[in-house]
Amino acid sequence: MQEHLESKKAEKKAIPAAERKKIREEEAERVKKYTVATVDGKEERVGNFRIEPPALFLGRGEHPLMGKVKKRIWPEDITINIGPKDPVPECPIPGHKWGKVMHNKAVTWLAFWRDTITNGSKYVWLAADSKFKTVSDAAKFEKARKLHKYIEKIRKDYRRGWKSEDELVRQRSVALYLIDRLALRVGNEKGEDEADTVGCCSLRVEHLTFNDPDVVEFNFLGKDSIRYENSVKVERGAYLGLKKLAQKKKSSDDIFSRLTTSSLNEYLRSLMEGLTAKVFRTYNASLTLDRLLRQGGQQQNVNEQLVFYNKQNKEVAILCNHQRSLPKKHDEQMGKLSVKYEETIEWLRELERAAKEMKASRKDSADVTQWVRPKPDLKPNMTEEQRAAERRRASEAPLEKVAKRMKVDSVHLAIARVHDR
DNA sequence: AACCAGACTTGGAAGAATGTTC
DNA sequence: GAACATTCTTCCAAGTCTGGTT
Repeated sequence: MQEHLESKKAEKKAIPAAERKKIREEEAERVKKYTVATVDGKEERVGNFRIEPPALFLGRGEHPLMGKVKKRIWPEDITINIGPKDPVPECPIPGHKWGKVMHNKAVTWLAFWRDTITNGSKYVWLAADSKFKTVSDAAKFEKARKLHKYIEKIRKDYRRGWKSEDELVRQRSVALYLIDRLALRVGNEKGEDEADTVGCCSLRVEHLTFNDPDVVEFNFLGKDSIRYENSVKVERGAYLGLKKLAQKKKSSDDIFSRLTTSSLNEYLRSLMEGLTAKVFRTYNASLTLDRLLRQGGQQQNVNEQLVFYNKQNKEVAILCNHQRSLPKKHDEQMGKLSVKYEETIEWLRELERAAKEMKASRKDSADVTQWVRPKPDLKPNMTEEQRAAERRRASEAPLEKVAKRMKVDSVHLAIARVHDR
């Protein structure tokens, strides 16, 4: 199977760029009628207009269903959602027809099917630049801005709650502190058929370690089985409250045993209209980025500004525990870079030595030796494989010594060029 | 109040496209 | 102009959250 895929890949790679572009354009033309939808009289781009193909299910982390067959979805499995007077889109597979056509204007999806692995719902939606998506995205940030007006009151409230006699209030107040302070996700219950990951409300005793003074160590698998590992000095009241909640419980017990995500959100709604746990993530990420960007120097050039922005944005990623695994070839690439770096430094030393020598002897040229990579010897009659082999040979061959006489001007030019890099 | 279905957002991986370098 | 690096796009699993049902 792998061989087959490899050869397909190679076949594709062999197509010249111009032809590949043409193929791409033809394909875009062919699918055009599926990529645009008319919504309230306006044309909108459709997001995922292709049905997910059959495949082996590949969950993330230790997923109980990993490797199960995700079956092919046929038109009969699909429900189409269109305006009551609109013509039903033609089914693209001959001999088949849509499972159902409905007219639900209370939802934003265009088509629906059931996932054969999870039995969950899968939808075809409009693209991110559609009205539906952009309006709701804007509303999300507006809600976060609104939270800014309530946050002091909410913080005061949960600090008071840490000392409450009512255990539910205590649990809720400590949990909310963690969501606010550490930007944790709310952490809904998960089923047997899913990877064992947690968020705030589903934290277990085993995920925490208490260190003095007032330091809590967090170590758990969050969304996408990405590890959250953080040692934080927390406020005294929260520390004591949390420690108390963990006491007399087994390591596999829930810390917030009486708290549910629904009750937490219900409570939040009583504090501010539309407030839910995830708003705190948006709020704190946005506020943090805003604060960090304000610390920037004003007179930087565009390049420096970009570096600065990326640096501050990375801080926000750390807050939200966003992590990307290193690309597969990262080590290799770093190795190459450091080899290149060493070679450049060596060349610089040689040039500087020559410059010094010329200055001392007052001559206008000097002998220099440079170590260069041999060029591949490519002949016009070579096959693609032979060329590749020759290139590989050249890149792996030892460096060649080249001795030459350089004029003083070219030595200085070469030095400047190295510094430019 | 526990449970579940449904709808929608979030976010990382992989692949495709594009840019850069030798 | 190939090879390599970087950026953009697509894909889809995995979350959040609401509202209905038992």
